Amino acid sequence: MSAGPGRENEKRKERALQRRSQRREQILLAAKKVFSLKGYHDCSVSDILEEAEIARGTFYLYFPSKRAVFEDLLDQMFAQITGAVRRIQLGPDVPSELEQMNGNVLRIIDVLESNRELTIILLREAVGLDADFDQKLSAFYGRLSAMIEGALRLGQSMGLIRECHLPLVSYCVLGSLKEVMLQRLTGKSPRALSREMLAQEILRFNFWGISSRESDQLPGRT
Amino acid sequence: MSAGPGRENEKRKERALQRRSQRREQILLAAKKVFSLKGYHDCSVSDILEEAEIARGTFYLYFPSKRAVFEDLLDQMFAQITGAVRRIQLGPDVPSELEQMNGNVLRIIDVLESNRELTIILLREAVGLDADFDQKLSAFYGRLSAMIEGALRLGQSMGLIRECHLPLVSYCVLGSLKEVMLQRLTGKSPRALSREMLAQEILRFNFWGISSRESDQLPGRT
Amino acid sequence: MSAGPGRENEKRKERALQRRSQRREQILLAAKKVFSLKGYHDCSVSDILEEAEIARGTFYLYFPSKRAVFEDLLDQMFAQITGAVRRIQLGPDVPSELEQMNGNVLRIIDVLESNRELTIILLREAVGLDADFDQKLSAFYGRLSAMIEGALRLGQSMGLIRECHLPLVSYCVLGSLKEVMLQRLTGKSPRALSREMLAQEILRFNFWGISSRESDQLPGRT
Amino acid sequence: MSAGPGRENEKRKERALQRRSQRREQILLAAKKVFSLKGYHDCSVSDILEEAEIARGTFYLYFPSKRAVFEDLLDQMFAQITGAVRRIQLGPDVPSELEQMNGNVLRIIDVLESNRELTIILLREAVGLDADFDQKLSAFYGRLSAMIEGALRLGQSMGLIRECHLPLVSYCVLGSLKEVMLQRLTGKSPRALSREMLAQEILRFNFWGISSRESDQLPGRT
DNA sequence: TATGAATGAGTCTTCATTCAT
DNA sequence: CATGAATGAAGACTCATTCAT
Repeated sequence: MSAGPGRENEKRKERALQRRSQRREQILLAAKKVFSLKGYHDCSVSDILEEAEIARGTFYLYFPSKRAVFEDLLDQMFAQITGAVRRIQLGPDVPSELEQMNGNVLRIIDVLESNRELTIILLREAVGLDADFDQKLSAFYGRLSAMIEGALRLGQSMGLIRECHLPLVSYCVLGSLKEVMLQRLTGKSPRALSREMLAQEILRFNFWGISSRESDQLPGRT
Repeated sequence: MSAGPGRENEKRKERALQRRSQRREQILLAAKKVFSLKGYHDCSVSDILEEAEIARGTFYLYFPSKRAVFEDLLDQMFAQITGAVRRIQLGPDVPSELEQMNGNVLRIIDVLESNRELTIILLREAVGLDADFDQKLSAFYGRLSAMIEGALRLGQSMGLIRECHLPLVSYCVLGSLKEVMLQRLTGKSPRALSREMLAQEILRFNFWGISSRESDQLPGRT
Repeated sequence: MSAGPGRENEKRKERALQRRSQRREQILLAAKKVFSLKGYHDCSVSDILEEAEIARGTFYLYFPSKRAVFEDLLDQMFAQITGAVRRIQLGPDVPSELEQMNGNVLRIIDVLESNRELTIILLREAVGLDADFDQKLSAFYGRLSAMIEGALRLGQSMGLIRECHLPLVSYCVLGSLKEVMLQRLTGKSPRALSREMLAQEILRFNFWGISSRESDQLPGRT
Repeated sequence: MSAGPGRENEKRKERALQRRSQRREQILLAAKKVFSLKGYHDCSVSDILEEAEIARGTFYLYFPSKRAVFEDLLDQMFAQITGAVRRIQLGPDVPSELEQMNGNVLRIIDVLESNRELTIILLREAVGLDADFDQKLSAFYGRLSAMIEGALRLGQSMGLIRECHLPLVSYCVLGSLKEVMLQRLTGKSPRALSREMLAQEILRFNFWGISSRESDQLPGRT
């Protein structure tokens, strides 16, 4: 009547889209909960429906399959973690490289801890589900490890990082982080350490390892 | 006279037992293959039957369930890995601690590499299957990490290992090893590094980290 | 205004419930038929599906198991039979005890005959299925026999029923009724006798036995 | 050597047959036990093997199927019961008809009680197993009822038995006996009554019913 | 858009029977 | 005769997905 039907239509559409997105979120939330509780395989679509308090058909209105929901959750996690990692900046007006790394680790810890359920899903459930998921996971970890590798290479060029097999060491770094966080999130005493201490310990381990001396010699080395 | 048929009977029994054990092995082998290919959940008993070329009933003659086969395979792996780790010996007539650790790492690598399929199962499939499996796995990794922790504590008492949060660092060590091995066994170029080089890189990483300098200071440290 | 959609909703719900109950009935009907034809054990869920012309999943939407259907049918029968039996009334304005008993027998016959299939199931299939069913059956027959016993005791107190071992005689009464009805319902000439004649013959047998004389003496009696 | 090979052969054959028959008996015994414990359907061939302590193949050397064993047991029971029933003798030098009937009932009770397991099988398990069994059972009970009917007819001709619908009443008699014996053999207090008292009560019931008076009139009778 | 009844392919498991030794 | 390993048909039940309302 007033501003024309076009406007009305647009508004309606927008509101519809918003509602749609809310519903999606509601389902994702429910799925996240039940997946992290009982695992992907041990949880049926019915479990999600019950948790989300929606009907069977509604679910398939928003997701093409149970798998798709899981994939979506995984992608959320990928995005958040990727977002937590910042490239190391060089220059006079930025914090030291170590401090920047510390920031990265802290942010990752924050993301993982504030998404405990999703993290557990990522670290436990998502592994070995099927070939497709595995590939997706591999790709993600591959990207992460590539980022680490890039940082290490940069560090090497600056003389901060020692000579080493970068791809391998990248995965060492990645692995130590994953395992520690999994233990922290699933273990009985999840907050024995503050996140700052945790970050520090992780960084220490990755930078200086466990040795108390630098002069140790590996056996069989010329 | 009387020893005749008794002997025969014994022999027959022995041969029967052997055949039984062979069949078991055959089934385990087939299961190992299909599990590592398609994952525990995506592989049905039928897949195992097909691979093993046996009838349905035969399978259940040797294993009470699909689960039991998987459990068996897992236990095999547990045993082999546990067997590969030797306690660090102290004394005048033994190799240096580092060399002993190197031996441990080498042996673990050997076990994992000579059981590629099982290892993949252990590192990928076994996670998040169900509560029971998860507990078993946790227990196993818990044992491993406890062994590492013990070694670290010994090292500390000898002044070889620096002060650190032992439980956390143990999981760092464990995690770096797991991740590297998973990548090596599932990656495209599985043998880019010799096992000796691999062991050396892993040890280096765990002992001295990535840093080129010992004097680095972590930020926020007093 | 507000009562509009609420009413609609209610109506829809009601219709849904009705449909649900119809489906249930459809399945029960089919099961009743196949059970009475081939027996519980020789009839698979597939048989029921075929008879009911529904899909496998639909069946399990209405019943948790094949057993449950059977149990339901049994309970139906229990209820109907129990409902057919009326306590004997005493007083000036009620029919004679014999007429009341006659009424009971007639009603039981009616129930059994109008549920031929269920009766056959009750009298033939339900026995020896498994411990649980057996217990249920025993309990039911126990209740029936207790009712008979009560009636007999009442009769005794009124001088109508002779001295006898009540529990035993109750089972005699029950047994004669069961056997006769089973024969009538499964035999070749099922309606040789009218239900009234049948009831009369049964009552006669139970009241006066087969003897033509009252003075007969049992041997070995003092 | 001495009496010729023919004799030896015969002897050997005979002994073989005897051994064969012993084996059969052993299996039947075991089957009887497990059948009466867990019921026909809930007991597998393996159960019989275990109880009989024979191998799988051996079983099929003596019986073509699990069913056949059951059938055999049933036939045993048929034979024993049939054997317990004697035709009523008329004449000056025989006990009274009642005493003869009493003898029959006593012998039947004896047979049933000394074959408790088989009896339970006959009365509970054998019903509703499958069409074939049912037919066999029906035939058996039909024979029994025919025998009863014959006796009743004889009694009628002698003026001892009242006018009644003989086929129906025969099944009444049969049913009361079956039910009472089933209760006695499966109930908690199996020997509350001596066999003599039991026989007497059964006979009393069948001969004179429950009524204390002969003058009772059935309702609706002209 | 939301619903939930209906579907049926697929899963694990059992067990009576056969047969090579 | 005796054995027991091997068989495979058949069973009950699950659950992701579809579709008429």
